[in-house]
Amino acid sequence: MSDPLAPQYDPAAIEADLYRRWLEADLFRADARHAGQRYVVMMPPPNVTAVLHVGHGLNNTVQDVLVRFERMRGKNTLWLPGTDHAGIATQNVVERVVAKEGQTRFDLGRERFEERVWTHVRETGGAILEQLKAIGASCDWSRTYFTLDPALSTAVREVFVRLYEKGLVYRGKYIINWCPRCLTALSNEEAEKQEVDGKIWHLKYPLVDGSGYITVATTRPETMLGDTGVAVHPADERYTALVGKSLRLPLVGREIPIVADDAIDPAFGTGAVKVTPAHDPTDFEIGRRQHLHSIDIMTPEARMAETVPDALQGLDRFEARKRVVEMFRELGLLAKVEDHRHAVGHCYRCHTIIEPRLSDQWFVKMAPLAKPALQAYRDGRLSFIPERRGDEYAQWMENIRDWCISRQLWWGHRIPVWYCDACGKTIVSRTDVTRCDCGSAVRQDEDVLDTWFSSWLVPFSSVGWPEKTADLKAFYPGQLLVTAPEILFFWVARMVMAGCEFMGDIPFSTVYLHGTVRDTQHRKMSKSLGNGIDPLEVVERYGADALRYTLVSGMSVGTDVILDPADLETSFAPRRNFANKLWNAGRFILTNLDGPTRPLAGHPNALRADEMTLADQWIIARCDATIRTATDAYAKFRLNDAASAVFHFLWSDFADWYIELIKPRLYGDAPGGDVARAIALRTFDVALRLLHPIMPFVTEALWQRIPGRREGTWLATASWPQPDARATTLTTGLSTARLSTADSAFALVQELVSSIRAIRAEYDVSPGKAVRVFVQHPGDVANAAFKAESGTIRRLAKVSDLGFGDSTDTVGGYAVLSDGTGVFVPLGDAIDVGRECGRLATEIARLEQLIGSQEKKLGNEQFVARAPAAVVEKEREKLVTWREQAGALSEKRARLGC
RNA sequence: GGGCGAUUAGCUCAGCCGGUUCAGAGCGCCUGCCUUACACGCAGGAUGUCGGGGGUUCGAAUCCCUCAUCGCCCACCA
Repeated sequence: MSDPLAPQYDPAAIEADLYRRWLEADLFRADARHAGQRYVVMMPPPNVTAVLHVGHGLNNTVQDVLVRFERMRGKNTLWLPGTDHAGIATQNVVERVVAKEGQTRFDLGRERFEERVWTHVRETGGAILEQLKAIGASCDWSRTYFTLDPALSTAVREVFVRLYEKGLVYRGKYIINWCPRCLTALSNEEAEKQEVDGKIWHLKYPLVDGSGYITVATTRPETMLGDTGVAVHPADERYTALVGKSLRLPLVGREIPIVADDAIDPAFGTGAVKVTPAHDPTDFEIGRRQHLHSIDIMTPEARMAETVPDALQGLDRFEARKRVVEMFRELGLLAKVEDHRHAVGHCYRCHTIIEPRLSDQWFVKMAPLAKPALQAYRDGRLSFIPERRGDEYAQWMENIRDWCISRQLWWGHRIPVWYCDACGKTIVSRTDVTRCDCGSAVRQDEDVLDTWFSSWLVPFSSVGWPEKTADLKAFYPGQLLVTAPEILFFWVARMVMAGCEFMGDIPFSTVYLHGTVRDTQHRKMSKSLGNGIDPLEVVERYGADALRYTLVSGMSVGTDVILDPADLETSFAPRRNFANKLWNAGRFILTNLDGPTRPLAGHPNALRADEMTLADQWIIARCDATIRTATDAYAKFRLNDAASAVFHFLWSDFADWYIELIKPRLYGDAPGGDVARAIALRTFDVALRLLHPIMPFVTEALWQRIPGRREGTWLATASWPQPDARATTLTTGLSTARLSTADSAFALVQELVSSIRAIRAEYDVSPGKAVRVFVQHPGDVANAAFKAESGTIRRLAKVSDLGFGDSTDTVGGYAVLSDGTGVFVPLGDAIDVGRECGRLATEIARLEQLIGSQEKKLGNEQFVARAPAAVVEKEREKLVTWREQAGALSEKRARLGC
């Protein structure tokens, strides 16, 4: 605590310093020799050039909460951080920097450009990891990795070579997804499908023999320049006579055949399809089967190549589209144009429309790898939260397609393949190759590997594989992966496959997929929309604890978190206030420990159950219940439930009630002060522990001031409170039954105090004025509780006399507690009799309505016969209580003379 | 085109293996309080035909069907 008396918690003054002290104490470093149960979490490595945004904030908060929870539970915990070299993303960033200098990467050349990227990464990279410290991330920074580290490069090559030797990596000419802006191939997963409003054009191709036309339908008319055939379904009677004939391709003049192929759906469009093998995956397959040749009509930038008529050469693909349509119209060959909504692939990095392109690329054969990864899920060894995500995973695995892993970039792991132009040999090697067996110089493949080709290995490559290191042995496999659903296929599924293939075991057993942070219009937060929330700004203004609590409480399992970027105050102030509340509760407790206190169990002078007040027993019962609820919630990933359980316990039970209850005992030498101090301190200690995973800073700051704590101990590594009452040091002698009785008995005291306060408020009794109260017809439990806590009741409700039985007064406020006990507050002149009559009448009417429906329910033979006996009995009791209450209220009305 | 979620107070959300801890929390709103931990607070209060319709059941926010709106995932129908 910077200033123990500061009435306002100042996170900025505490957090950074506290984090530094955690690091100095080396609390987050995992020990490979630790014998205990391990808990390993792989952080999804952020892009090395990334800046922390609220999505990272959410993801890492969830991980940190769970890691801190398990660390306190005594597990050998490793949260492993790292950064991803992020091929396309990083290259794009640096290209933009270079562009400001008026240059392109081609101007610089491969080597110099690569050096520029390295410089950029060295200078600005990894900043995000520093930013994670601001939100309290308890990673083992000593093991931080980068996906281009030499050790990880070794793993990448090892994997590439092994897969190649197994025949699972191959090179081939296929249609791939090409981004004309990034100038590289993309995997299927990197081509994001988006619905687009487009058109479908019907084009007429004349038969060579002049006997008519065939009309084809297309969404990309410009590709007709590369057509080498037209296909129809073999059973389509409209066209059977034409199969084998030839067409004259308009604009181009090329003669192309009409072929029959099963892939054609006769019901769609005109039933005749133009075939462009070089620019469409389906057409590529048809072309192969029908022996049609391929004509590449576009440059890598998606401009019309030299293979098209002069008039169109050099045009951008969309310009060419317009021109082609115009030309068809002019020739009278445009049959019709229809609106057509369809899914089009976009580059996941720059959102440019993908162009399917025929090229030589490297692929991984996925089906054999998917098999064991799918089996792990089917066996229940791998589970997903929320569960339904597992079905998506299985579906993807079942329909998995080969993975295009080569990228035409300069930033990344260079493909470890060398070609000998002299003898034509291809050499795949773990180490660099300069010379072929034949003696000639070799050249390395120009391409680099997909970023995810290094990411999918990190669960083992980051801990030393392929070396047999102590870390690898100690920390593989891990337990948990926490990530956003977007990268389920990019990364999560592939890690499982890699784990099965190279380690013989899945890399984690649980995958927790959390939601996305969105604005109030449910749009994803993004830089381009300007609707983002800067987590660091939130940390600065409200504290990391407030940020973390808000993110955690706004999120139930698998759902999105909605926050308003335009109103940080509404989103974050409430939790900042909670931290402050906690701070002040701590201030109060810690500054009132001066008097005598009592040792806990295990000491001759230990606290005994018979010394505790009803209130003491009640807070112990509440504390115990909160330990159970919170522990269960954390363990089941219901972090919002854990948060609200501790929130309610601390604010309502502990601060609003218990602290108020014990004040008289704390001040001066009032009897029982030693008991109250011991229980208050213990309860507060437990609450700090329960809250620490979510609000690590304020809880640690307070915990460090708790007296009697061993020097050099930290809440971050303190033990988790035990949920079993008998196991706690304090409650020895208090049976669960007794705690449970105390809980419900004290609840009646609370009810009584609240009802008196409500009557006072209703009749504007001034806060300073004491009132008399009569408790009427209390049940046994209430009677004992009210007598035991009469001092409390008098003080908290400002009561001068607490009487039991009837009052001679007739005029006053009246209430009935849930157990049927009546409460009468004589108010004499202060009361408006008409108002009280009305209030009672309303209350009676409400009760009578309940009684009516209850009588009907119990009068229903079906209900009495079919519902469980216990339920019926419970309903009968309710009816009795309501009738008593209604009777008491009516009597009251009579006495008031209503 | 297939599959899956969501729809509860003005806002953001709990509750959903059926029965008063079933209509809740925080914020906002109204009233009264600067009560010696906290005005980033305390006490009291108002607010909902639980998206529409139908069904199952003695009983439905909770289970089934259907419609509407929003969202997500998958898909080579040119």
